[in-house]
Amino acid sequence: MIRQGGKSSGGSEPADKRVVVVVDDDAGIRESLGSLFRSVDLHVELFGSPADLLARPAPDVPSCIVLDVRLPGISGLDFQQQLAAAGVHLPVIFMTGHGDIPMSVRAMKAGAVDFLAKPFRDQDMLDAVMSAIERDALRRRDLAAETDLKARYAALTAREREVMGYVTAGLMNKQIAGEIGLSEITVKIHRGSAMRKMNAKSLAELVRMAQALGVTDPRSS
Amino acid sequence: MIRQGGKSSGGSEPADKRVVVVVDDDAGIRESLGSLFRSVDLHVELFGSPADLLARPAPDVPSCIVLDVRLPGISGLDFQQQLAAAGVHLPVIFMTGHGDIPMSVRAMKAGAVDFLAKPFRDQDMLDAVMSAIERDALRRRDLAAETDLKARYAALTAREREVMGYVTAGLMNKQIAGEIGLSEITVKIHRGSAMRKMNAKSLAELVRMAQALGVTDPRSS
DNA sequence: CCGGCCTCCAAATCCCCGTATGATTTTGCG
DNA sequence: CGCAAAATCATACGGGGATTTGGAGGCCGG
Repeated sequence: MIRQGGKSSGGSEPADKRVVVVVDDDAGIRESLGSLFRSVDLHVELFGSPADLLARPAPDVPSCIVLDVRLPGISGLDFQQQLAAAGVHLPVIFMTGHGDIPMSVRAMKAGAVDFLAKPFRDQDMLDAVMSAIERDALRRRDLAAETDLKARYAALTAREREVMGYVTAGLMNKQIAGEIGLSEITVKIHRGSAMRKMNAKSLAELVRMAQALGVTDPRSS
Repeated sequence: MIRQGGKSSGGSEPADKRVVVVVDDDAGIRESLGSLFRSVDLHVELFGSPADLLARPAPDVPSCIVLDVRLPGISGLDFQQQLAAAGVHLPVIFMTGHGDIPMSVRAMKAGAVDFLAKPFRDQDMLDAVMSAIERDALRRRDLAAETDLKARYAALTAREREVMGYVTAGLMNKQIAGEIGLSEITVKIHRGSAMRKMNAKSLAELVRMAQALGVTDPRSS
């Protein structure tokens, strides 16, 4: 199965490396797309079939996938869904020689960045790729922050998570104590631990973390 | 210009009224779509041209627009952008008899709910319309809440907004006083006023309001 | 010009928050 | 079984937050 990450590959990669993954069964098209992307300082990975792509780990830098709709063994649209189901959320750009409108609409609904009918202009492809990579870079930034946050939240004990829920819902320590059936001082301790472990320097920060984590008022669930 | 709202039209509308706005220059198509939508309890407004639509206020209930791409005097895609620019954010469904892929992609990128090539199945149109109306209902709920919030925020004095920014950034009253060059007690007063005017029952609530409003730490701007 | 609003500040009071110290019980795991 | 982590609670102290009462100056529109 394809993997996201795999950071320790030993090589020191430039921080601004950007990758375009091309999947097309026509070797000529693969190569000409490869040349096109390399000409604007993009790294390229070429695949002849979806299976080849799945056999390699997904790149760990801002990247996107350029996909022919007609692929060996599977529709590009179905493959798009498989990728999403497998947790690979790289932006997808479709190209097709025999596409129709319903096909393009389905792809766009599924979140494709663009859907180019062959023949397309090189510039259109480049615009789409640049836009897709920009989108992926954004997503990566958000994802990194959220992963950090989730790790810290997971390190909380059950009680601390519970108390954090009440705290960020706006209840006072005394009220929380009443809700859970604890003494106020115990609530204070859990609250303090949660703040420390979450690395929150203020209640405001903790509330924003709870927001990002989707932590809700325990009374409503 | 088209208007959103216009609530006091005198008529008592059922709370679950849903409207489909149809714009097509072919009267036959207009009518058959009208019948289709009415058969599933949707209200319908039929227009032969974009100008006719702009001359009437936008409906104040969950609704969507069904647009032919080829319209008298203007492209449906351009009209879609005009509507957005004019602040009308109703979901749009396109239909076309002579469309191509770039056209459909452009429409979807611009946020269209669907893009149906004629002839389409009635069920496909109904599915698209139902989905669009659902989306609009959601948007209306969010919009109503945010409008409320913005109104309260606008009712704050400049000082209160400033203090609210610092407070929700996590600073203590004493620090805020230092930043602005005020005494701590004055900061407390503005803080209290802000809480009251924003109708926040806790700091946590105020932080979430600031989040929703896009209020940022005054030190970073 | 005056009333209303905004702004600013002080003193005092009450409540809440954070944390340290010290201790006991429960619980999960090796 | 025994240790470590978690959970519980009490007391005490220092400091922050909310609010009231009372007062003073500035600005703007009727």
